[in-house]
Amino acid sequence: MTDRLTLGVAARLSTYLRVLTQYRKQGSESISSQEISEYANVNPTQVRRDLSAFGKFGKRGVGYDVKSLTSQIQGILHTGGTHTIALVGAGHLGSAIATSSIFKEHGFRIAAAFDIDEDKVGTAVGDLTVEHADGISARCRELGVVLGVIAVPPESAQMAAEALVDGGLSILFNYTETLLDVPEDVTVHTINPAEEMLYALYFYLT
Amino acid sequence: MTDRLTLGVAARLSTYLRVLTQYRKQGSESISSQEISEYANVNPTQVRRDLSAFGKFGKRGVGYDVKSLTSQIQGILHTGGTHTIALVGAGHLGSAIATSSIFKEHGFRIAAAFDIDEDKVGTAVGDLTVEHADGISARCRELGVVLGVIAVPPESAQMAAEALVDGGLSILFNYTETLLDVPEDVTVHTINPAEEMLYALYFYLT
DNA sequence: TGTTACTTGTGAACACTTTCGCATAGTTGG
DNA sequence: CCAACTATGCGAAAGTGTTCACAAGTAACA
Repeated sequence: MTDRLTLGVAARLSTYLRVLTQYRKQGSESISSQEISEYANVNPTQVRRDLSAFGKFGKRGVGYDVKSLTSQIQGILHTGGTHTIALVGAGHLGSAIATSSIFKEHGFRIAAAFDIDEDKVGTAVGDLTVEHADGISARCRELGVVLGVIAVPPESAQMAAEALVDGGLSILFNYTETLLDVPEDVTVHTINPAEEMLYALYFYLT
Repeated sequence: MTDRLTLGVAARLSTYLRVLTQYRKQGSESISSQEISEYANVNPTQVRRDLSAFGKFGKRGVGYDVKSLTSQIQGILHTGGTHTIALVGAGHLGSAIATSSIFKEHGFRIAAAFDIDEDKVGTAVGDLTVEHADGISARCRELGVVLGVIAVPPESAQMAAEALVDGGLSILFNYTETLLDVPEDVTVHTINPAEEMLYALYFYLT
């Protein structure tokens, strides 16, 4: 518990959390490691092992209480509080991100949306008003943003990254295929849907 | 080489492929394991180990030839041909997916886009014309689609999944948070941007 | 040609992850 | 209250993945 989670465990716990959140919406109060494992595409033993490393959350013969297990995992991942996001790019992808309820459910709040296109500035995406990209750095500092999401056309991605870094951020999520050059202390997580398809398909071909 | 790749290796090779594709666009002809590793967020030894398992692609003292390494990895992942995708949902997320160049670059072709909203049917997304969701099953069979992408509101996701499964598909990419119930032989890959944020953030908190 | 700097490829050690098998505990129904 | 069933938690074994350290090959340049 005082030890740091490994990447694998942290990733799987996040998946379990998503499954639990949805499961609760469907009205179920109890869930077995078997059920979690089916939705998470892992082995049931793996689920039990992951959870038992932090305490005995389950009841033998019954399963896990959805509500309390949810809180337990949130505690382990430190997802109690709210994390503030800045979104750069108010196109289709940006809008999709801004209007998704997923973030809200997991403790993320999109605090501001930016675009370089004057026509988009002042319009609404989700419950935000698009601000001009010139203000990125200043507004990020002002709002205490910890995480930046880049959802702009590939050719503007580097510029967006630099503005966010200027604003004091050190965690960027890049939804473009562009390779971003950033200072060493900044981490870039690249989200590329095609990439996952590529290796997922490998397991079905031949 | 006759052995099957493990998930980890396949995932990393896909990442390297993305890095190489972008690197080539920037005009560079040669790349070192060090450079690949920086963009892919892994250890340089890991990169060399991954690649050397399939042959000696590099030149000592120099690095790897971007063009030929690209083909080699494409060969390993069987990404020569074109894979056909059906997209369900023509909202913001669907449009973002349809207009992204990422898929084209990696051998994916979106063959058809569907929506249940009569107002969207007949309109254009990317270079496709939106078709009515009623036709999903029939059109999937007709077009030989292998992979379905679900980008609809959460409450319609299960319906979309069923239509795609009816159309003979067994690989679904689910961009909603909904837990999909599908036959055993169907694999669901859930893509949840918030999930990755969740566990990425863990490593910065505390 | 000799020297220096660079970078791959890999043996070996280490560390981590996954899975099996089963004892243990809770639940249900007669 | 007992028997049958279900599902967790965990020791131990097996299986993978990662990293170190360095020999060997390449290039550039004086």
